[in-house]
Amino acid sequence: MMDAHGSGVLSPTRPYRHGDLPNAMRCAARAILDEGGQESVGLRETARRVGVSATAAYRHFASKEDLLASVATEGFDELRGAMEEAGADRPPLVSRGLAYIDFAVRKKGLFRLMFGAVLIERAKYPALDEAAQAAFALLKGVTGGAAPGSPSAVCGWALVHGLASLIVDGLAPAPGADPLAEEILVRAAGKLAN
Amino acid sequence: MMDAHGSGVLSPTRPYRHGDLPNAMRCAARAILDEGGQESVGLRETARRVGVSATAAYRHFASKEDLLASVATEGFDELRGAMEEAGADRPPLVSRGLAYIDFAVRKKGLFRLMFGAVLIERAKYPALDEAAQAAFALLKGVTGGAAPGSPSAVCGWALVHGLASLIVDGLAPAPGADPLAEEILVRAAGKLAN
DNA sequence: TGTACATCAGTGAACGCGCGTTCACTGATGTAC
DNA sequence: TGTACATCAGTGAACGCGCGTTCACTGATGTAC
Repeated sequence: MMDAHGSGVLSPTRPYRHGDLPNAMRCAARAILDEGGQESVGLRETARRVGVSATAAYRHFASKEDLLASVATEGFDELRGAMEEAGADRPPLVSRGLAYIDFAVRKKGLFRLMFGAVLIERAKYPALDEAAQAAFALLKGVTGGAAPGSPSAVCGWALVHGLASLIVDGLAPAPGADPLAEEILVRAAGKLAN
Repeated sequence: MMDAHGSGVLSPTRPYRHGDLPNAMRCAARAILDEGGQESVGLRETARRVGVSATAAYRHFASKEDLLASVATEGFDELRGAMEEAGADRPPLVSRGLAYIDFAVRKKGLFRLMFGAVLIERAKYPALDEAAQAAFALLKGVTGGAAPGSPSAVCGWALVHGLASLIVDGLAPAPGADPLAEEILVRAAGKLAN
């Protein structure tokens, strides 16, 4: 099985109180997502991985959907972080766009959850919506300094998101293996800037 | 309930042989998808809608996944058709792009299935893959007459697909209600053309 | 410092459910002679 | 034209499964006095 330490998994010496079950649950749920089991991520399976009874999860999450929303929120925070850390030596459409795409490729399952059909009603989870908007804000307006919501502001975001989606779905080659995405962004940055 | 005629639903006078159960199944599955029940589309529920035993489906589809692949194939055929019918009075990025987006908005559930995580292994379904490639071919190369697979060929496709995805996810306003998508495409067509 | 008690994070058993799929079958349809 | 028969599209019952959630509970932790 797994090592008992380091990931919140049950151990013979594990104290009665887990310590940070919410985080351990999110962590395990993401592991399931990354294994491709988009559909098999659920409360029971997640709790099982953590080594805890399914019921224990309800001390920290109101429902399965609540857990997933929590995971997605974490994802948007990380997506924003990745874009913030992107270097400033290139046009932001390129640097942030590549960070966005890299995030999607490295965390396909999480990316799918964040934009998938499961969490359509974002309004039910204010923290999720806030995290998402904060991440999006870094990509909107990346094309020129246009007002948010304007055509040129949304254009860069749509291009990057489209590239990420196609790559995640295996319809376009991933950067690293193939420079296609990067070339597209570089060219677009040049043409859309003016 | 529903009218017994016109949609393959069970009727008192329905003959023993359904006539076109495969089509009726696809049709019912799409109805479920459009009601937002991305996750609730399955063999049993679909058969129930058609008014047929769950087992009957296995005369025509090898599995649930096979049914979904069949539905998605139909979807790609229709997506291609919609783009083919788009007028030639505007740049193809605009006309075909709007047709693509319009399809996605009108058939959200189907669009999600076509690009979702359920049917990742497209290679298992040659007909599905073929239909998808045929549809994509109409969007690739829409930006300039570049070689398929080249950066500028994929760029337009990515932009359109990204817009469609954001709109379906409620992150950008749908055309009709808001001219944003159209404006983006018109501007991009101008800038990316040269 | 010790004790009573409220709080809180766990537990296992159970609920009802719907799923995908297989089985042995039935009865209508089409075809060969 | 009639009949025997193979084929084919349905049927209901059953399989085992895992799910989300609720229940009554247990036992550790922290706090007030």
